[in-house]
Amino acid sequence: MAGYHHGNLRDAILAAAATTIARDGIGALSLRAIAADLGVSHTAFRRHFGSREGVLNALAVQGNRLLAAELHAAAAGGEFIDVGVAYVRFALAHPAHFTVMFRSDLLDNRDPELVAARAEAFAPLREGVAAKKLDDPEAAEVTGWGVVHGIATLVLSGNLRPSGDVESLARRALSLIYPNP
Amino acid sequence: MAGYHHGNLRDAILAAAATTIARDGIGALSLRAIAADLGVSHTAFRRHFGSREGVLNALAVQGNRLLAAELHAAAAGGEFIDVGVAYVRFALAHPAHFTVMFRSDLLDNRDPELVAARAEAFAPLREGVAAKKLDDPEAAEVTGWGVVHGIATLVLSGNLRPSGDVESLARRALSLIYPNP
DNA sequence: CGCACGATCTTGACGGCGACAAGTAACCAC
DNA sequence: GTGGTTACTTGTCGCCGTCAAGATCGTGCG
Repeated sequence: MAGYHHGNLRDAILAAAATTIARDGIGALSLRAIAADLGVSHTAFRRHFGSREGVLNALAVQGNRLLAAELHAAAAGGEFIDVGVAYVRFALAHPAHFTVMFRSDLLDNRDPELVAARAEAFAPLREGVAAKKLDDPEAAEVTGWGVVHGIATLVLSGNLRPSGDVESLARRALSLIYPNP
Repeated sequence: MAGYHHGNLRDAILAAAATTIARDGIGALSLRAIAADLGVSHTAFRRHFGSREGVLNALAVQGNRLLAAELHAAAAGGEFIDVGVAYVRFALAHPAHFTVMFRSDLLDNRDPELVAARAEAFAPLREGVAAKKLDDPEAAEVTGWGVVHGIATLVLSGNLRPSGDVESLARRALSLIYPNP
């Protein structure tokens, strides 16, 4: 029973919120229900997050950092397409985090921690495209980001049901844009 | 004043809901607030939509039909890239409808009206790509849809701020995928 | 050793929300 | 002009997030 007096409540809430969102969507997220599950009062989260928005912000920060790590690792291989595939893989592996990250209407977008985490996550994407030295860098960047983001959101929202593996589909899509030498 | 006894309440609710969602996001949509604005009771909408989900479903159906009309018109020109550009233009012109259309977690996806409206909207996209007879049709379709959907959602969510016109950016992006003959 | 203090969590209450059941008012057919 | 159907209202319920105030815990200082 260890009591939540030693720091694990914050993480427990984030983990439970992510599970709920992944299963039932963001609209079904009830902080009161999570508190009941964890055996704490319905206002316990306020000490750690301030408000519901604070919980979502924390989730978005966590997600961006995780994404940053995965994209960075993928970029190390030198193959830019791998970065795009890693983006899609992240979205499918962490659907709740990914969803929250891009729901700006539910976040405090001025939160410096969130701003920093976002910049960190997107560096590998920007750098990867820039290194390609294409004719129209802005279009190339938007196309690359757009297609992986589009595939991820469409699959996550249930609006796209690819016949096979989503990752390999993303790889084929990216190959159309950035043909292998 | 005319009294809402003759059929305009349904449309008035949909229009007010779209306005609210476009301005404050879907989370800020309160049917009670809309009812107060329109001067009707907080349950008046139930006769027409049954539930909150019903309102969103009606909005999604309306949006898909509108999208179908615009994509169909764009496809008539014979240039497939125009269909993609029209998709982005629709999203920016009708942000509330576009947002709701892809929030499957808030909709009754088995609603036959919605299923039909969706099929209608996506026919021009599918047909346009199929007509191109590319090597990997599934990848080509997902790439085209993915990139326009990705650009639209990123811009709408405030996560992408293109330097110039979004439509022309979309056109440049699509040109990378489907080079002009 | 004990006590004060700060961090953590609880209690209780408030207003706003969507859903529901039951009732009323307007229109339309006859 | 009356009966029935359609359109809306009233009142209530439980759940939600937020807030103010208070209880508990554990750590460090005298």
